Amino acid sequence: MLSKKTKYGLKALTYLARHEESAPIQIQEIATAENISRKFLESILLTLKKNGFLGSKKGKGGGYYMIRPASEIPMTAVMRILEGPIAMVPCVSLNYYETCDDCPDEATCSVHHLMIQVRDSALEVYRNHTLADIIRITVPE
Amino acid sequence: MLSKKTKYGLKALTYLARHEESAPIQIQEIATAENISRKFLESILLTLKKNGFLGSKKGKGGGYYMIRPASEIPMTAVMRILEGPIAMVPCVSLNYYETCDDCPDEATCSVHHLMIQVRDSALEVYRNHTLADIIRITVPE
DNA sequence: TATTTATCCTATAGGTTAACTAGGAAATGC
DNA sequence: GCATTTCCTAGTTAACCTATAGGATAAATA
Repeated sequence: MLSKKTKYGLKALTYLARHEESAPIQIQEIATAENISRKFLESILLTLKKNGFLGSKKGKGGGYYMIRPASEIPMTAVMRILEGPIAMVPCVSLNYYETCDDCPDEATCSVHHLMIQVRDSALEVYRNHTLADIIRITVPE
Repeated sequence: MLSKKTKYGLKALTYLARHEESAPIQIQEIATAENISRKFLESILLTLKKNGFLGSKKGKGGGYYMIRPASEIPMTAVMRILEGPIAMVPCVSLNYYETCDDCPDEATCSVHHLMIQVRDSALEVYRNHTLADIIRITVPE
């Protein structure tokens, strides 16, 4: 299940990307527009900033803004920061690999092999989309 | 992330399917073979039984056994019972659909559309596999 | 019929995480 | 200097996951 954090983060990113040219946008505005708790959104935007997806400005007229075009933000990167590993099991994770303590041998583990395929199928979706793509979907023509 | 319940359930199913012909197999045997807490596995096997994946026999010589060939058990069904919805968001779930309370309109929600694609890609993997397939993977030749 | 074996069932404890909140520090603009 | 807005740390609450306890039920055997 997708965490609220991820969901809110994605919504905030799309909101900001739609206003890419304009002045910084305040947390409160995004929170109101997208029905998100202000304080919670605050922490999410902060981690997005720390991970290089957003810029920010303090004080009056401050807020958050895109730091690079949405078309250059791959969904794989966003998902990994917000949601964590794309794989459903640590032992098939590309970026967060861990061995299973209960499993004697990955090579003969049926779960392992199945989950590799699930991971790859999800990866293909994310790799084929940038933030710009998922905005485009919502604004047909 | 895949729950232990699902992981253990899958391992137990593959174990049982590999001994399809033989007499009922006791919880303890599976627990030992697959490194699973006996009591925990007990509850998992019970739900698998209640959902028509396994049969059981009480008393001496009792245990669990496959009720139909592994080749007739689609992974979609197993995953839904053990792990729950395949979709990452309730609003794109085929079998466990729920509206999002924070989202005014699914049709214009970018998260919604992305998650439909992720769901479909996972579904394709699960639909193309039965329990028999994931056993086959582990026993090369 | 008594005993042993093994599943069935309910309840619950303990730990972890998710979702959200509080309050103030730091920076910016006027 | 004052209002504004992000930055940072910490804490709260509730749900869920993992695992366990203990007895009820049913079957086999002697």
